[in-house]
Amino acid sequence: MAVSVRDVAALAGVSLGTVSNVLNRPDKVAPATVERVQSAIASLGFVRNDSARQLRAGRSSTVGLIVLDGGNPFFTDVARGAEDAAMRKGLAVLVGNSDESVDREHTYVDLFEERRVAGLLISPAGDDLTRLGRLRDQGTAVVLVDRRSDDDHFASVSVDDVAGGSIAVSHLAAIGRRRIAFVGGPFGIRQVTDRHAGAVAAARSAGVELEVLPTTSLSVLEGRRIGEEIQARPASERPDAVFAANDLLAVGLEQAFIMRGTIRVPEEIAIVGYDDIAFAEVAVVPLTSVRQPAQDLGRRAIELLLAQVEEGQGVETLHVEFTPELVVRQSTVAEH
Amino acid sequence: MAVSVRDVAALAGVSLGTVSNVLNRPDKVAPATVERVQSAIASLGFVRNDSARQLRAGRSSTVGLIVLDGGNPFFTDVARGAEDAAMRKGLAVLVGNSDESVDREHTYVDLFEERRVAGLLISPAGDDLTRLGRLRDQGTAVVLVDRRSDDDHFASVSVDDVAGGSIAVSHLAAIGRRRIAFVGGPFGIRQVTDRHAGAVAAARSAGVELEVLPTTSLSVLEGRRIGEEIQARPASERPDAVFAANDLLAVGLEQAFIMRGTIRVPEEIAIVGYDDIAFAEVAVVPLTSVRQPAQDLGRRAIELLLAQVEEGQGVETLHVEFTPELVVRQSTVAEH
DNA sequence: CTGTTAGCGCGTTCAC
DNA sequence: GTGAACGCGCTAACAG
Repeated sequence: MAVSVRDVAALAGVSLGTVSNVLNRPDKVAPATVERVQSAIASLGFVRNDSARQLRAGRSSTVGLIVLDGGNPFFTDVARGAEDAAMRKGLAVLVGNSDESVDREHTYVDLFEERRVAGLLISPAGDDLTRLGRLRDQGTAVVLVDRRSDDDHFASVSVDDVAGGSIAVSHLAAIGRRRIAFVGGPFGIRQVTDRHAGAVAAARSAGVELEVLPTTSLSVLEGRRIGEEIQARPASERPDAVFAANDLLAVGLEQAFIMRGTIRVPEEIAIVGYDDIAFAEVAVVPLTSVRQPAQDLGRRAIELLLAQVEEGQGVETLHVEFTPELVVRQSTVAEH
Repeated sequence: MAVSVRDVAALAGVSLGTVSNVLNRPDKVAPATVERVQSAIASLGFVRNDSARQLRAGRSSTVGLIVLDGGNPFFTDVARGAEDAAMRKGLAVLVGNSDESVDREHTYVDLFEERRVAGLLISPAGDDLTRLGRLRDQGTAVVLVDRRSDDDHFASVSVDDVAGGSIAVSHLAAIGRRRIAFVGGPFGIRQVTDRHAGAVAAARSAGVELEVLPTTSLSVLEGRRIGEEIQARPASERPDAVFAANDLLAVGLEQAFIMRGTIRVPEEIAIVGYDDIAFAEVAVVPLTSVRQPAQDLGRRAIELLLAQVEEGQGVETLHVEFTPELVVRQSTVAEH
């Protein structure tokens, strides 16, 4: 059943080492021999045993990726980017979903450690990075995803949420809006505070008003609630634009405005969301949104990982921060 | 750097074999010894090398899962169910995304084969199952996910789409609708034809009319297009209910009906979707939908896999077919 | 360019 | 209960 290099060597009439050379350094073997060995491999259906390779090599050709939420499109895109980049380098990606649970995260870290992964890409669930520090000290490359380490001890890839907030509000100011509302919360979430900070800075430099309408979560329902609230105001006291901390909120706002038919989007109130989820494009009024380059994040994370693996310990810890991009649709600029 | 069982044995003052016993059969070792060995493991930070274990065991404790679309919530749920079930059995799941590409699928199959996975869960991208047949013949357990093999040669888990279609239309008939439209396409997709077949059967047995409104894809935009079409008809010629082949179409229909404000949902037209995506619940009128037990699918797939692994080749190929479930919301039954 | 040999780290015999 | 010896399949190093 199990066919090994030995069987291949026997059938091809060469020695073990030659088969190994054909597999790993074909250029060092006479073409005719390569041919013979390869046809032996084919006729036997030989498949390399990766465990044996790894055992020998001491390191696997697998990298681990632990995400906070497997169902979140942001993370599936990150995973996709990482997978593609890794595959090009001959690496496989093992994806684990911590579901924001520190326990589940630990389970995966243990698993990956037993598997001797070449490196670990992780969006940590908690604030305690000591476990990862130990891992890294033992020689496993670690790259933080969507999060910078406070003490600069880990390489990381992230997206500049402050810039994202700024881009959104600058766009609204550029199309002539003067009374902007930031809708989002809770402010305990870093992304929310960062996006808000960017919004504040852009509003100030553009000389426009910015009020804050806090939410208890980043959901469609909360968006709808705030939408109703805005609508209940006299028209003169309404903002002329809303920047929502994510697309779910934005969709909820839009639903509230349009359903009632009382507020026209974008004529009376323009809306900008964040994340550019699939539904942003097919909303009743297609939603202008800030897009995070999630796939690029995954790709760069793999590159940083490889740099660490290749350069060894001595490499300086690198931080790559992406700038998000604005996707303009009809919720801010009506079609002509 | 690399600490092995040998180091642990040395520190604990016991032999290699004893450490192995502590790790795998602690009950066969004196409690005091177990204690000593375990504290040696802890102080050395010893982590088992899985490659070595696998090499010895001949089989890995990893199972592969290849999905058609990593971004599709259905498959992320399947993956989640499989992961959870596998983790309980001490297995890890390696997830690959074929993206409907036969090439990518092959790459993953090869990868998994080299890793000597204990088994493979797969939603095949093409119709050619011979590659999987060879795998299975070589002793790797294979379970088809969301697809039955035509020749009964593989174990499989799937969801009964015919039953799903039937459930949807039966519900519409039960709430008094008599002129139902099936919206969906292209009919080359098995899920579409199955759901339609179920709808036809249920309509016949309930004695209600069923017309077909074909679409070119299962998208929001197509749903909206059909919605406009329905709306353009004289009120007397409109259906009083629509069963959409998936939720995206249903959302598009709803958008068309409600935006214009001309057709009330569910009073004039009731809508049932399929898949119960996250947006179904937060649609303007929350959407009644047919939910597929995706996580259960993943869980059962792992169980079938384990049955094959444990029982060996001789086990009869099992087919598990789940029946989907109707989630009733306001798009068919207005709130009181 | 080819063949031979010695482990990689672990789990499993056996004898003790 | 314990310990020593062997081999899983492969690769790297060296000798031919």
